Amino acid sequence: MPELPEVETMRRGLLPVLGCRIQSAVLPHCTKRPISIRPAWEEFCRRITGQEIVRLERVGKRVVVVLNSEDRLIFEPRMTGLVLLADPPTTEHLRLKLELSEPTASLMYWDRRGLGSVHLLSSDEFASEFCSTRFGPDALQMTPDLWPLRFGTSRQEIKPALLDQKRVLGIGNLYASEILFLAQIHPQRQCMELKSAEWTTLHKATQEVLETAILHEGSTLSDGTYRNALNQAGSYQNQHRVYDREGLLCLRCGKSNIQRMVQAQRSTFFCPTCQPLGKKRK
DNA sequence: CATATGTCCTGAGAGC
DNA sequence: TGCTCTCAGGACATAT
Repeated sequence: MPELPEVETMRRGLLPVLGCRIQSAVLPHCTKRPISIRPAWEEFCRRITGQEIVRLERVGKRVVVVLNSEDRLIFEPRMTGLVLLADPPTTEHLRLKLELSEPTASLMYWDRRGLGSVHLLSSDEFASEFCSTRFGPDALQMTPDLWPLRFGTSRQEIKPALLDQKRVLGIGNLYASEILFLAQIHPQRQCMELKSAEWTTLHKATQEVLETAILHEGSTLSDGTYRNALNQAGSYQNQHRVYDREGLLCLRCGKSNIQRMVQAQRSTFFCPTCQPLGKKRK
């Protein structure tokens, strides 16, 4: 579930390892199939050993560790991945451990479901893999005028469109519902029919929700999976207005109950009063 | 090109 | 109690 706020929280939590050198990489024996690590293990180790961590960046929902060779170590947590400096939630599902020059320090990748990956790319590979034709601008780098340009001609419904990383980077299923609620836009509204003022509202709601979520260090849902780099829970789940609140009274209008529906095989939560669909379509 | 669907994975929880 | 089934949703491959 890590989306932009959770991944940004991971990145900030890793800042203490700036300037550290990677002394060795360890592949803890995993009972199940190992996660995707690129390139092959021998080359991976050779290229990261002795390297200094010079920058910590984020591309959408990925953490990017920049080495002094300009190689990029990219952690993609997908559903249950964590990048940790503290001990992981369980010793099981620890997928990769990097011993650092700082005594007793290590940088770990833990992933219960194992859908995530760790990839080492040269700066050229990084530039072509994360070019602007494959990915949209980061959600926090969006400007009001970009919304109609990147979404405005699409026939898609707005909620699934928000999840499309080619349009904008970093928004996932949880924050899409929260953003649309704050903007008071129905998740099934077609992108094409949204008016200029609504794009402006959506832009502001996006910034507001993501920035506030970062301040609260992201959302740790009831399964408790998401943790920051020190294995601590976030607190934005206490600020959720619609996500996982099906049947509960809307906090804004106090009239309707929050509803859940499925769009593109994903749950969407919304308030039918605060987010009107307008004249019936379909 | 744009959009839709299927796939991977584990563990929690429901239902019998 | 213990089994089976469903579901959660990141990104990508494949289909239309």
